[in-house]
Amino acid sequence: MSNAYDHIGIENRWRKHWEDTALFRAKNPGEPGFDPKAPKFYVLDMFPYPSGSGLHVGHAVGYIGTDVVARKKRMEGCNVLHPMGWDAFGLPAEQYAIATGKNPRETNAVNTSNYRRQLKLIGLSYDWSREVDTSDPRYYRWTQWIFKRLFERGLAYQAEVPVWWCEELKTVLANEEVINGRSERGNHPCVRRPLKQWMLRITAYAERLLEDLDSIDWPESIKAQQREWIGKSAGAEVTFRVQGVPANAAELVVFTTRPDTLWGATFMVVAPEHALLKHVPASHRAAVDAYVAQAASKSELERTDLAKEKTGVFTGLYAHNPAFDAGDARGRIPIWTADYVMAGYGTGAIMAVPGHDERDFEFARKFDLPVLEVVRPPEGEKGLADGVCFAGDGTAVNSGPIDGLATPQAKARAIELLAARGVGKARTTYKLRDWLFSRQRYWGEPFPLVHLADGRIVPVDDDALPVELPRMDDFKPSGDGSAPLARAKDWLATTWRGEPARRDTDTMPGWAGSCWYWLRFMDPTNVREPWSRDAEGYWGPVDLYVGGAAHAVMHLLYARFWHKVLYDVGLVHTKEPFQRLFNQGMLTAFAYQDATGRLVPNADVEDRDNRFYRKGAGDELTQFVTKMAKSLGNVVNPDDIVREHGADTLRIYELFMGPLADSKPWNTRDISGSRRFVERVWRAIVDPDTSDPVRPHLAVDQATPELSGDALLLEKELHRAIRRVDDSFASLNFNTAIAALMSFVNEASKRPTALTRSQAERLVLVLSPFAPHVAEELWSRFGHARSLAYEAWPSVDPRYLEDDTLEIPVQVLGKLRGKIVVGKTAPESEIVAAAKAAVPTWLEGKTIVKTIVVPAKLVNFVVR
RNA sequence: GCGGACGUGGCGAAAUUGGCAGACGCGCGAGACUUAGGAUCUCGUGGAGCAAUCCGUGGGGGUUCGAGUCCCCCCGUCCGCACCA
Repeated sequence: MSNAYDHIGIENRWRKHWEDTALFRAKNPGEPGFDPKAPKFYVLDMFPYPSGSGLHVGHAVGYIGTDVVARKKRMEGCNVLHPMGWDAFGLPAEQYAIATGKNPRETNAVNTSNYRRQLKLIGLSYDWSREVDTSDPRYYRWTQWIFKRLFERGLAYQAEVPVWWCEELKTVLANEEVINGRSERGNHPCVRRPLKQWMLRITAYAERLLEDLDSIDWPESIKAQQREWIGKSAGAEVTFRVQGVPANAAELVVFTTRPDTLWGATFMVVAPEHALLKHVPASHRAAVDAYVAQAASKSELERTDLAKEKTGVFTGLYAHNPAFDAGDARGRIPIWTADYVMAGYGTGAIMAVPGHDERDFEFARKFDLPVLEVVRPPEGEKGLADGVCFAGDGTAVNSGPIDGLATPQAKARAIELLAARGVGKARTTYKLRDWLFSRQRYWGEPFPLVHLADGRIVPVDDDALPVELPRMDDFKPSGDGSAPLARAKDWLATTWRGEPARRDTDTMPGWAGSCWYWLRFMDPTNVREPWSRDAEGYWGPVDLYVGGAAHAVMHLLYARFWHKVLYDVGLVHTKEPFQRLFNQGMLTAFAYQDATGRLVPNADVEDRDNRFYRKGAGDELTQFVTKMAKSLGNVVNPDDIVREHGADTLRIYELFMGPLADSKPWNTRDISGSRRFVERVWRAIVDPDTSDPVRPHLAVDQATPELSGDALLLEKELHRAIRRVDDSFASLNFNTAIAALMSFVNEASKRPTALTRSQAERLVLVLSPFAPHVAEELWSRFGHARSLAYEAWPSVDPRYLEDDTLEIPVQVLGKLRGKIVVGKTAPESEIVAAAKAAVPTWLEGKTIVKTIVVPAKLVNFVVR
């Protein structure tokens, strides 16, 4: 037995052992050996899209964190579900395949096996028997099956909607995939186009998606983002009568959050897409048409960029403000159209109250429209009297029946008045829109629907699922917006219950597969149903879900939506899928640029005394911290780190850098400290100069009941360390756990023969979630035949956390002036006397006005 | 503009929740052992000062015997959202 710390040999051996023995395979209810009395713990990572470039060390941070949790939970006696799989469908996978000239099926297979290899390489204890791949027909059969449940409940529908079309990608994109008029992926320009699309009625769940946020343990920032995205706003709907148009178009309904300002509405604005514009009088037809055309041609980017300067035209139409009697001339107000009013929100039309809305105010000033004051600001705040718009709460004025009311009451009263006259009612709106769910792309789940000759669209029968994605050699987008699947002629023609039918040629978006994968992990090989009731009843919900904050809105909102639908269908027993969500911070890295601002790959940089120079040329470079990206030349590959330093060292380093939630920069230089720690543990137990499995004094249990001297000291240190390790799991700041273990090992190393076998074994157990390979190796060297993965987690005995004597700081006027050592049970008088004696020079010639004694903490003298 | 997170040594970071600021590690300095060391071990390392001591948690105020921690104002960084009526 070689006794040098050989990370490659050790890690290979244990990686193989775990795999050969399927050590981390979790048993389901009903399986032989399943222990129904053990508590369950479901710890889940956001599964990755397996990209062609493989994992970098930044991706691993979260996976290592969840692995530590999973390993500790097993040792605490939980049945742990800790699975991994692949989010393999979607645009990036398809684009990668196109770029490499291969079929996504093949590139996906290569990429996933590389990912799997890398994840195993860093010692992650996944139950690989539960691996799923969203692009596998055995998986997407059930994605389609769930879609059918949505379809049956009226939550999936087709609509001709203006959608984002990306010319470069030849596909439609959802609102949230378009940022400032450009595609989120690839940054290509996008335009709006009306197209017939599949939509999911997520808006029907808006209220519940909002409400149930209160019941889950998620970061406040993510909840805030979801609330913002759902965008609930309470107000009223008010009907204005439009004059001089056909009766069926004469009602112009607006949504407002400020019904109390109705008396101050001096004009109206409709979105350029609004149906009322069909009825513009001939005198204004040309101007309006020109404006509408101009607005349509603008990308969203231009529309927002030009936000500074409002545009719009008068339609020639007038409406009557229902605040005033029919004959009252004050009620006659002009209707404009302007692109600052959005077609998709509220009713696409507003009543403009320039006195109390910034946007209306700006518009009124530009086009010289009247501005009325109907809300008096509270004392001390600026309002129209000072030439500025006042949008806050105040007191109603110039508003007839609601004059004198404070804004909240004025709102309520205004709604009552409108309702009584049948021209308005309370209404709540949401910013959330229905989810655009179809893509004219190849690499996604086909819709489980067929089109019949008479135009009906019907779902295919459950037993005909999956509708398999046909193999196509040319699956590139067509360019005219039609889907690639339209070219799969043999596939397209089918039958439905004997009738000729044509398949739907759209595919689902990349998000579909990730909307329920945590459920499939519970029962991944079930061929009769997506998961069994027993499995879901036991494992659900996910106890801890870890991933990047980037998915704050889309994935997490969509997943919650599907889960709630499944709850309504009776297929899951919880309203929410993820009880606790945790966002790991991004791992950043240094990058370098030269004097001209050009990036220099890290491989070409030389560090001389913390200044940085280009290798060869020698010019000085500027270092900065940024995300890890291939384009920045600063990607660190875990394969290299594992080969050179070991997986255990990599894990320790990534955890030791800082709290899991924080962003922090990778610095290869710092790894050595983690490696030194692992080696120090090794040497504390193994003597590298001998061939003994462990040091002689650790070979047998001395079984000393009474510890004393250094052994007692180490026992106390060990309990303190374990306590700190335990504490670190609350907020996943494992950096403090590692620091505690380092301190203990430092103390133990100073007293090479004092460490007892029991202490050494407990050290190994506590270390094992963080550095599992070396821990297993040491455990087996102690002579244990079985893996430590299911050994009991060492407990903390409070007796060892306290000392008989305490060192207490002594302050004078709040400043540290001395220290005293007193017995744990010393009376206050004794402590004060000792404290006085400890700081004589600071008390000399002074009067002690007050003495503050915080038990076991400090003494503070206030002197004069 | 709105919402969220954050700001502590040369660097990554600690700090029982109001009680010894800088644990632990990197780097750096000195030394030991070595034919050698980019190995290992020991000691030192916030700043100023010969020292006693003083100053120090983005800046400025405040509460308190005592503030990194609580309150008010400001500055800066990062991440969302952004004409949502």
